[in-house]
Amino acid sequence: MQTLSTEDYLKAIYHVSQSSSGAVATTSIAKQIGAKPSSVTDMFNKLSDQNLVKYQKYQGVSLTNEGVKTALRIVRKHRLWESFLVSHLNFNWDEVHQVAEQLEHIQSEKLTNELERFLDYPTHDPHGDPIPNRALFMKTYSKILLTELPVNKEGVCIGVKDNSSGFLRYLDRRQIGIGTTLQVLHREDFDDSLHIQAGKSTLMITKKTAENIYVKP
Amino acid sequence: MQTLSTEDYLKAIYHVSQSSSGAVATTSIAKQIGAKPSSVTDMFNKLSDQNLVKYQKYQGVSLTNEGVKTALRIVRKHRLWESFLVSHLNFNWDEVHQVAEQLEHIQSEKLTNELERFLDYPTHDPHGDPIPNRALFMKTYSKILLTELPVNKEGVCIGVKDNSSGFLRYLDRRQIGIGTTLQVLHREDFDDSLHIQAGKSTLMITKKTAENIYVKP
DNA sequence: AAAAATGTTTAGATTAGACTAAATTTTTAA
DNA sequence: TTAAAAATTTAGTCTAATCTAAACATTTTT
Repeated sequence: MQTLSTEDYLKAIYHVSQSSSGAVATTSIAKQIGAKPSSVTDMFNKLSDQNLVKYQKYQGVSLTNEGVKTALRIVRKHRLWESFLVSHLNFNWDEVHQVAEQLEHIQSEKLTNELERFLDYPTHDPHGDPIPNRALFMKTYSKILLTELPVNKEGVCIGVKDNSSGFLRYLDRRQIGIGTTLQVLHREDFDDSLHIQAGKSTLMITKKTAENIYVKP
Repeated sequence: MQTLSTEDYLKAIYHVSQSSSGAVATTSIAKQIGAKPSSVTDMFNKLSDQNLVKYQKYQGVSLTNEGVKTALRIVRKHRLWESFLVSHLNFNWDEVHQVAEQLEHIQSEKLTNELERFLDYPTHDPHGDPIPNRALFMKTYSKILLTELPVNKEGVCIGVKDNSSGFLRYLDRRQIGIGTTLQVLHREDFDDSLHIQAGKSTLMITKKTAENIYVKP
């Protein structure tokens, strides 16, 4: 059984290792967790003693099978709770993260599994991220960034890369959400901005925005 | 904002002070929390520094107004979560406590209030205990122990004193729960055991059982 | 390939919360 | 009302998780 802190580290290592290849660096976890690198080194040693990570001085860490399982159990809880907050408790997709960060640490298999049943076995959370099932398996369907969608081809918004509430609220204001049909009408060579069709309205977005939106072609 | 531990102490002090009069003794909290008296003394000092309790060496503690409010906020969350677990996640009334002990520490006013709305503003939890509302007010209706119910007078089970899962399961097996109509048919002078009508069946219970069941006459 | 910059670890300190053992106070009983 | 018992506090120790500052290793640049 893990402490709050070890769970946070395992989740952070999992997420960083998903979005980059090879071993995970001390500083990247320090940034993610909001701790000093020296604290991270300490924790790497502790996790290594528990066989949750492979760690070699100066070479970064990678999760062991057991470490991945533990991380996925937390991700599963996090995403199930996010789904619950949005679908039943009137939370917006930009409000759920902070609360789910707390709820993901609740220890009760029965609770997690009953919550999943209550939500009718959802496969994706409100940000479009896949929810691991009881066996910790999840389907990650092929997704591309909006910047990579060919001009005039339709795609459906299935998630975002930047989960900050600022960005999510920005999308809300432009009426872009999970499930919105998107189409690139024109790509401006000068500044890489995009004219897009989003649902029934057309609008202009910057390159920076487009490269934080995932679409299914 | 409190730590997990200070919240646990405040809640413990609240509960002990409810079931006895005057200041709360160090040992009674030590028992409740499962810590040594010396640790409790330490915490009393910390809580006193934060003006959450009034504390005088050797004289025990009592909650300040602020302390009561903090305790009630936790009790409110605890009982709302217990209600949720029983009404929507298929938990039995003897299974909820341990999980609610964790959930009661989640910090989010919106979460608490939305949960309350989702449950349709329940006034009592699955054990018959009153749930403080948003203003931390709760209705405590008059309740008596089954031992005090006059022979042949009907009463409705509205709660229990002993919340141990052993006792709750015992009641389940005898089909006694919140809302069950109870009537004392005969009181045995020899060993104080009671013959009672519980719903549609008659059965015999010991004095010890009867004095852990609350009824509304 | 050496120097500089960056990243990482070690050593030692700090805090919250808990503990044990000893000292002190209060309560109870003789 | 004094002695014994019980309750409580103090003093000092421990662990987990953090930090700073200094040392060390790796990577990048010149």
